[in-house]
Parts: sequence; structure tokens; C-alpha cells
Amino acid sequence: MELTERKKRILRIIVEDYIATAEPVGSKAISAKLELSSATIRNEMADLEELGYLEKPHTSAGRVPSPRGYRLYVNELMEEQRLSLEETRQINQALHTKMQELDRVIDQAGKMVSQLTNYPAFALTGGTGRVVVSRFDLILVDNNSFIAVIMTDSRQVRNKLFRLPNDLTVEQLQMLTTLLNTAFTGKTLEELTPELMRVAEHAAGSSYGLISIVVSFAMECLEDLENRSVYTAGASHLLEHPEYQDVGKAQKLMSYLADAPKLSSLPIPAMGEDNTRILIGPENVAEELKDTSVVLASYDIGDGMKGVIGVVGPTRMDYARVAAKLSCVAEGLSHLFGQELPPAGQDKTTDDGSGGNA
Amino acid sequence: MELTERKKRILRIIVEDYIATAEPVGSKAISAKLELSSATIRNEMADLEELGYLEKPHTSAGRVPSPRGYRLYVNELMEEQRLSLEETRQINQALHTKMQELDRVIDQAGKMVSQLTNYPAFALTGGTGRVVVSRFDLILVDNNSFIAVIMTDSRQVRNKLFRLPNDLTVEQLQMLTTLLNTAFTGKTLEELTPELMRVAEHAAGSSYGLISIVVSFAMECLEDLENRSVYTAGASHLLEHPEYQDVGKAQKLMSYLADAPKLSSLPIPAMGEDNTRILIGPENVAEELKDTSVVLASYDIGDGMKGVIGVVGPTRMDYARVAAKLSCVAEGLSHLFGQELPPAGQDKTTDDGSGGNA
DNA sequence: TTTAGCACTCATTATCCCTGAGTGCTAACG
DNA sequence: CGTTAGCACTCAGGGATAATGAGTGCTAAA
Repeated sequence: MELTERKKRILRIIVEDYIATAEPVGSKAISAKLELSSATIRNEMADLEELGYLEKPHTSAGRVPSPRGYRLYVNELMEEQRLSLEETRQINQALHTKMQELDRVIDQAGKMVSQLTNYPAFALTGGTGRVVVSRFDLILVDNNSFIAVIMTDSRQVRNKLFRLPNDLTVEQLQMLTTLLNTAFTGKTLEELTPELMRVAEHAAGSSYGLISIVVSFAMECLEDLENRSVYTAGASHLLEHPEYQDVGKAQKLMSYLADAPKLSSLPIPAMGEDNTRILIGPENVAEELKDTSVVLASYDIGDGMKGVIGVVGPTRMDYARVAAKLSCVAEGLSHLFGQELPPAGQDKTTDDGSGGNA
Repeated sequence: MELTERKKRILRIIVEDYIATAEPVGSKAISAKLELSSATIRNEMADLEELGYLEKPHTSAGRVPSPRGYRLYVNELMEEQRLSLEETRQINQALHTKMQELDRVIDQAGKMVSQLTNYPAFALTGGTGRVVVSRFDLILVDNNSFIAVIMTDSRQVRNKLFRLPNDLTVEQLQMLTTLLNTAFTGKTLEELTPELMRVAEHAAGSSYGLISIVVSFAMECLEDLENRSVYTAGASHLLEHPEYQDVGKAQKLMSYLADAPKLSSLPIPAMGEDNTRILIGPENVAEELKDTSVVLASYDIGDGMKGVIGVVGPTRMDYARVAAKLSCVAEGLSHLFGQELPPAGQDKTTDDGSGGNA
């Protein structure tokens, strides 16, 4: 059954008032904004309550939106907030300044979102499933150290500097590289067995166990990349909001946020328009989130993989503002990963118009 | 003036009792542990209070150690806690499993310390001062992408994958590598001027601005490495302790911990024995830490550089336990960075005794 | 020097009461 | 029939008051 236009207007006022003030809103406040007496409003509010859109903290307080009320607000009543051009520009610039490795960027983005919204934020990377090494490169640094660079099929690159007790020649290293690339690329974590290593080690001859060392490193990287990684930021923002003045509540949520494995196993729901999704209170599956809201946005990592960035807060959350900012950041991230050349170079060296790149 | 042996014993009991219970400790509780009447204890406590080692929250509560009391306890009364072999083993193993890049290890170590102690922890890396690139390597991945690997004089390695709109040949890349290594190694951040890039760009001919792109990346890395980086973990542990049941207090400290720039500019005092240092309440210079204690331990990063790892908590902190664990972790870190070959390889592939490495 | 005893202090907790914001209901009004 | 004024009712929040009890300082005796 559809609500009357007037009921919707009232609901909307209640939600927005409550979001702004965190105080239950009473009939008088609304009658002031609408040209109706408080008694009329009370009747309407009673209806809205019966329909499950409003709740009373207690008999003699005003009304507060129920999760269902927020849901209706988010679905129908909320005006999509447009960020000013200035704001989007700032966000994108902040993203672009650091063109580091993927995970650093994501971490940074999480911090940014938290700062932007004043809520705790978290960011998850793809959760790739199976990853394999697509190439090994070994770079000789000096007689007894070298850098191993590995790249995966998902185009992530990791490196590590190794020091050795013995001398090492370019030839040895080249031989090793070839061996690694023939025997260990394209193999999943499980396929990289100790046997395989032993065989290769044998084939390499007197290489002091270098194969195992590099492959072990690769395995760690694979493990790292196969699992979603989690970054959280700004947990302390929780305490700014009146609903978390109760230390017990705050702590419960904060420990949940600090628990990376739990967070990373968060089931990711399908995104709506704008690539965002809003989960209100009990709509969350995780027990710890039952009376908080989560706003999510997904971003493209490339290769069809997706990551998620999200904000956690009380159900009384400024959904419009948060969703807008989150969406902007997520879009910025997708753009960042999707493009050919990072544009930071343009920023810093515009004085000479050498390259004709997109 | 030296305290009598008995006064010291009383002070020690008070400190340890208070650390354990967070309740002011009264004369009766002590008289039970010592063979003295409560009245005698009261007299002694009155003395200790006059000397500034104890405080009363109010007239009719027990006594609480003052910062000065904690200091005496830490300096003279506290028994250095030895971790069990099992514990040290666990800590070292946990550190060794992840033999990733330096900053990941440090981050991990911070998390570990927090978990070990149930207090928030933070970790700072060296804060190197001037860093320069010691070598560039470019690895051709396919026609239109390559990996740039840069290594600094402080032996840190960073990498990034670049995609290009145009094709690229091995020769071009080799040429670029040489050019980068001749013109841009050994230069500080300030010396890597746009002019220098323009000149090199010109020398390289039609390379689509690749020089600037790689050098820009290098500059970002340098900037990153020159500044101390900060990692914090386990802020939510704060809320577990009764002294932070007051949300205002908790929030003040948590925001301080979340403020990376502030934390990284924390002046690092000289370390004592065990490479640890305890700062009690007002001994801290930072205003925000005036009524919290900080336990620090320093670790060697190599090349004579040092990092710091620390724990933050109320002055009522289990100094012995925290210092012991922190020291163990810091030692583990130094060891990890100092040694020739990471021992993780041994762990996973002991089945064949191929290499003769330390 | 130690101890028993006693008067005193004061945070904590419970109880009570008042106030005021807000409600539901009813009856009158247009 | 929808709207409104009026009125009795509810209940959280805040202040005042009192009882409780843990702990103290001081004094006088052992």
C-alpha cells in the first residue's frame, strides 16, 4: 500500500531532522514546518508508526525512524546529493597524488573516505580467488644480494631484496630466472609443492637453496593476494556520535572493525545504481552490525575484478552525503586503475608537452 | 633520601595491586599481605604520600601510585619479566612467517604487539633523512607495459607497473634504463628538478615522456621513505580499560593515535637497557599523552638506522609484562633485518638440506 | 614503634519528587 | 470527513536527600 504524499513528507522531515539532531522529533516541530496543527501530525505519525516506519524510544518522546523508515527514505524520499565540482576535483586529486602500488592506494582511499565522512571506513581488495605467478625477474644488485620481482596474472607486482652469504654471478642469476620462469609460473599455490622445489633445486645445482627462497617468497605473495585484504581507518570517529557514547557499544563495533578476518569475510551484496549499496541496521547479516548502517561502493580493480569500499555508522547516518562521497571515491579508484597512464605525470611536468598520451 | 625497605615493599604492593585491579588500594588489603596492622600501614602510606609517591583520589579512598611512584617502581622495584621460551618462540615465528617488504613487516609487528599486550601500539620506521635512488631497473612485461623497480641507498626496493598507450621495445627500455641510471641515481629529492627531466627527456628522444613518469614515481618513493612512516594498531583496546570508560578521554587519545603526522613527529628519547624506555604520564612531552604511559623499544633497521615500536596505555600499565614483550618483538625485528638470509625458507623446506647458509 | 579504637570524610547508590516534552484520545469545528 | 483544540497521561532526566561503607587521620595505650 502506498503512503499518502503527506505521510511521506512527514516521514522525510522526521528522518532529516533526526539525522541532523540525533533527537527524537516531536509533532510540534513538524507542525511548524508544515501548515498543520500538531494534533494532525500526531494522527499521521501514529499511522506511520503502525505501519512500521517510525518508533518511539518511550511514550513521551518524539518519534524516531525505524530501519524500515530509513529504507523508505533512502529508496524514495532522499535526494541524491551532487558533490560540487570543487569537491570531486579535490577527491580525485587526492587520489592521484599517490600513484603507488595498488594496496597502498586502497589504504589511502579508505583513510580519505573516513576523513571525508567522519565515519569509520574500510576498504577491501578483490579477493581474487586463484592467482598464479606470471613471471619472475631477478635483478643482481651486487655480489651478494639480488632483488626478486614477481608479477601475477592479475598484474600485481611484488618485490623483495635478498642478501646472501655467498657470491653470486649474473650467469647464475640468469639461469635461475629461466628455471623459475619455466618451472614455477602458472602454478597455483597448491601446485607449488616442496617436491617441485626439490626437483628444481636439484636441476639448478649448487645454488644454495635460492629456488626455494624465491618460491617461498612468491608463495607468500600469492597467499596474500588470493585473500582479500582489508584496510580500516578512522575508527575513532565512532566516538564522536552520540549513539556510541556508550563505551560498550562502541567497543563492540570497534573490535569488529579491527578484526580483519571477520571483515574480509563480509558477504558483499550486489550494488545498486551508482555502484553503491546501503544496508540499514538489521539488513546487515553480521550480528555485530545489526544496529548500524553500512554504505558500500564497489570499484573496478581491472581484469574484471572488483573491490569494495565502505563506511560504517549509526542507522542515523547522512546517507545522501555519505553515498555521494563514497561513490565519488570509488569512481575515482576505478578510473585510476582503469586508465593507461597515471595522470600524475601530467600534473607535475606540464611545462613540456612531449607525450601525446590519453 | 632513600626509602626504608618496608616503605618500598609497601609501595610495590600498592603498585602491583593497583595495576591488577584498577581500584585504589587501602591499608587493610596491605596489612593482610604484610604482618602488620592496618594502622601501621596507614602511617607508612601517609609518609609515602608526603614524599610524592602516592596519591589519594579522595579522602576516603585507598591510595593510588603517583607518576613518581610508578617511576620508582619501574626503576627499582619491578622485576624484569622473562618471557617463557615458548612465548619468545611464538613471537619470533610470527615475525618470520611474513618475510615481506620492510614496511609490511613493521605494520605486522605493530599489530602483533597490540594483540600481545592488549594496548594500542604504534610503530615508526627510521625517518632516514636524505635518501637517493641507487639504481633503476625497467622490466618489459609485454608490448605496452613495463615494471619499474627502484632501489635506494638505504636498500629499500619499490616497484610499479606502468601501462602505455604505445608499443615499447626491449631496446628502448634498455636505453631508458641506462639513461635513468646515469642521470638520476644519487640525486636527492630536491635535485630531481623538472629541468633535469626535460633535458633527459630530450636526450631520450621519442620516448613519450617515460622518463618523467618513472622519475615522478621515484620521487614519490623517496618522499615516502624520507619521512618516517607510522603504523598504529589496536586502538580499540583502549576501551577495555576502566580509565577510558569516559568517552571524552578515550576519544582524545584515539584521535591522537590516528593522527599519523603528529605521532611521527614524536620526539624519540634515548633508550635504556634492553633497548626499551618507559615514559610515565607527565614525562611525556606531547600534551595528549600527559596522563598516559608509553613504553618504547627501538629496533635496528640496518645501515645504522633505527625504528621505534611502542605501546600506549594508562599509567596503570603492566610495565613489566609490556616491556618484556615489546623488547622481545623489537629484538626479533632487529634480528630479522640484520641477518643474511631470512630463515623462513628453512622452516618450510627443511626436508632437503641443500644450502649451507647461516 | 606498633596497634587498637574512634570520629570523620566522601564517593557511590538508592529513593523520591518535580518538571517538561510529548503523546493519545475525545469532542467540537468547518 | 478531515482538522484542530483541549486535556489527562506517561515517562526520561535532573536535582535533592539520605543511607551505606570503605577508608582515613589521629590519639592513646601496649
